[in-house]
Amino acid sequence: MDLSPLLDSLNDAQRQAVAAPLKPTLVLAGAGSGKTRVLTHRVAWLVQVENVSPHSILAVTFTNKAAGEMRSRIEAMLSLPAAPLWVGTFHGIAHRLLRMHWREAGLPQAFQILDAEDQQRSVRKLIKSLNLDEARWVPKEVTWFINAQKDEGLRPKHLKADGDPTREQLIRLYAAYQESSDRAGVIDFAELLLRVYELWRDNPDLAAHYRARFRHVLVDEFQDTNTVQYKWLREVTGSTGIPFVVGDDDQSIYGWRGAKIENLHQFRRDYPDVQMFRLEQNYRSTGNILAAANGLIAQNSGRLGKNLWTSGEKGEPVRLYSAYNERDEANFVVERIREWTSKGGNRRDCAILYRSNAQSRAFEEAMLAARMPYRVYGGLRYFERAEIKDALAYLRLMFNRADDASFERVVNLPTRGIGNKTLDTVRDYARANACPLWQAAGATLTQLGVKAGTSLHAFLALIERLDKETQGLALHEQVDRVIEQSGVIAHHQKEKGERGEARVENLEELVSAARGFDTEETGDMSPLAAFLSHAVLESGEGQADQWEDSVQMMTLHSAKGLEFPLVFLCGLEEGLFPHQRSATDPARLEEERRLCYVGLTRAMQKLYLTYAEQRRLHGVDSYGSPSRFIRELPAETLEEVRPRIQVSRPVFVPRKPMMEEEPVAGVKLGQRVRHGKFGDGIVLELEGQGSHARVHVNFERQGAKWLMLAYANLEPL
DNA sequence: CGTGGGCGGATTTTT
DNA sequence: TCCGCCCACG
Repeated sequence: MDLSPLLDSLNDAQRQAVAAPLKPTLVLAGAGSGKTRVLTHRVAWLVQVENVSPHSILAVTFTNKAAGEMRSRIEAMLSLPAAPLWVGTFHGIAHRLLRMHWREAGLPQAFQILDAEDQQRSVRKLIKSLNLDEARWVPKEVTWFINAQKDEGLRPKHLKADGDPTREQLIRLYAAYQESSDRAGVIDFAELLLRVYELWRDNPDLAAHYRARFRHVLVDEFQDTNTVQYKWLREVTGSTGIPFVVGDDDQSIYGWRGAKIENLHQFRRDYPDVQMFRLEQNYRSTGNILAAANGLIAQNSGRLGKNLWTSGEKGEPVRLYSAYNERDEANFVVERIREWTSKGGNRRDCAILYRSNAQSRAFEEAMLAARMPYRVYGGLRYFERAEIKDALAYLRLMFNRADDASFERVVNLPTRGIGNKTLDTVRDYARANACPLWQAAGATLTQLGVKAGTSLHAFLALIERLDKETQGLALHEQVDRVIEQSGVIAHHQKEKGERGEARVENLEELVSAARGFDTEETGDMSPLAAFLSHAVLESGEGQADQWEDSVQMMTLHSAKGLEFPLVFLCGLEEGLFPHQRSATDPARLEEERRLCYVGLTRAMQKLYLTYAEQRRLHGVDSYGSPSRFIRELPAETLEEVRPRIQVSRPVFVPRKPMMEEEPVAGVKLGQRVRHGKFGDGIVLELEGQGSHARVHVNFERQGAKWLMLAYANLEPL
């Protein structure tokens, strides 16, 4: 067999990992070192060289995007459909297994998946129904607690309060939440994983079957696995399976949601014969960028150890800009991007990265003002929009009458005269009889007033009728019928303004989505059931203009796995990054440092770091000092950027003694000035120091504006 | 039943 | 500052 296409394009370390003996394998893959290549080539190697049947390969990732990428790359390499091979996210695979083995897993066949919002809603309802104080038992925190236990693989019965009354109550809430979820036949995301783990643990025959089948289990981003995912891996590999895991301890940034970096260490202990490979050659960034990143991450303790290197150029130094405030910071970035595009660069190759979403605002405003197309990642995804969830709730209720969350969501949407009082009666009955709201509604009809009773009856009849009438219809016709007859479309059509229009469009898009939904591979699930699960598990990016050439803006977390020729890492201030809430705990501080490392290693050619001396956050101005991460970068990789024009600052606050200042001729209070875009105006105020001086000008036509003196190019008149 | 104003809370996010 | 939630009022 000619192996050249498989190994030729790989470097030494990659080749060794790909062609490694069939033993438990850990690949430590640095940022930009070709991790995905190694994974996909390994699959091809197993199939083509080791004659492993694709049937016995299970490849797991965290995101749908990664799974899709892996699947298509594998298909391309094997030049055959990867269908027999299981490639998917942890949650996707868990879902598939539970659909097949719902009985053994103790689930109703029609079980539905609860997304994060549904889950929190359900917890809140529970807290209310138990008459607990919502201020003391914050739904968000309670949900957090429940998920954290599930991520650890723990059920209420495993938990001990140890005399802590708060904990005791939380455990009770967990148990109550689980009971109500079970009754409704819904499972949340964490439950998907936990159920599969328990499924295997409690059904040795089933576990044995899958162990025999999936001899090869490949895991991507292994540093992000949580406890239950790791237990899951242990279950499925047993003593015979061969795990091949790829990860980077330096890029572990999800500890706060249960990811266990220790799983990397644990893996080496649990699989005695483990072979380890390091991918350290980086194909992404310039030498300087790597040197900066290496220098930073070296400050962390307990690393498995890794040093990225490149055979490429050293490149430009990393540039550091100290902004006066967040607007100055944004303008600086806009200017640099202008420069980039004026030299022929694409906007889509520029990324603005920040620690928290709130920071996007200043950048958006600056982009808007500069008429520069941009795209912010991390907005609401398509299937998470309220109107879409409403429509889906109808469908879910039709599919599963016991789905209380969906019942609550749509029973009075659009309003049909079923108020809180009516619902309370129904809820009380449901609680007393431990039955679904649907059933309770039917049973309480007679106890209700004529008006409420009629309305509620009409609602029940509507669902029944929709269910009956849409049987046998194509999926998209079902969806169409439902949004039509339920009145949701009409409801939003009545809504005034663009918002209503957008919602109607979204709903129409749902019909198209249903039309385009591939019902081929749904197995024995009904197309509707498959579509509903799909909607929850893959909530969809849903950004129409993603192909427009636009500047990319996102948090550092969502930037993981991406790369850009030009990167701005912004808001490098103490308290913001590292974040205040991580500052006191050394472990969390190290995670922040890894986050910074992830940010630095996104950059291919040019990297700018910025911070603001003054920042308005949540309506209050605060003065931060430069992030410690800046100090931790090797000085020789850094260069401070100075604005083109040096301006005077009040002598009594000499903040930057190194800088040479010269007053800008002619710009003083009351001075008439001319601006290229805004026309003529009068200087009202001057403020700020050094390069950050700003000037407040009252323009005759455009009104008063604050400008950065350094960029304004004002002409004295 | 629907809306407007007051209140509190505001890392990070995938599934 | 801004958003989402709750409650009170019309």
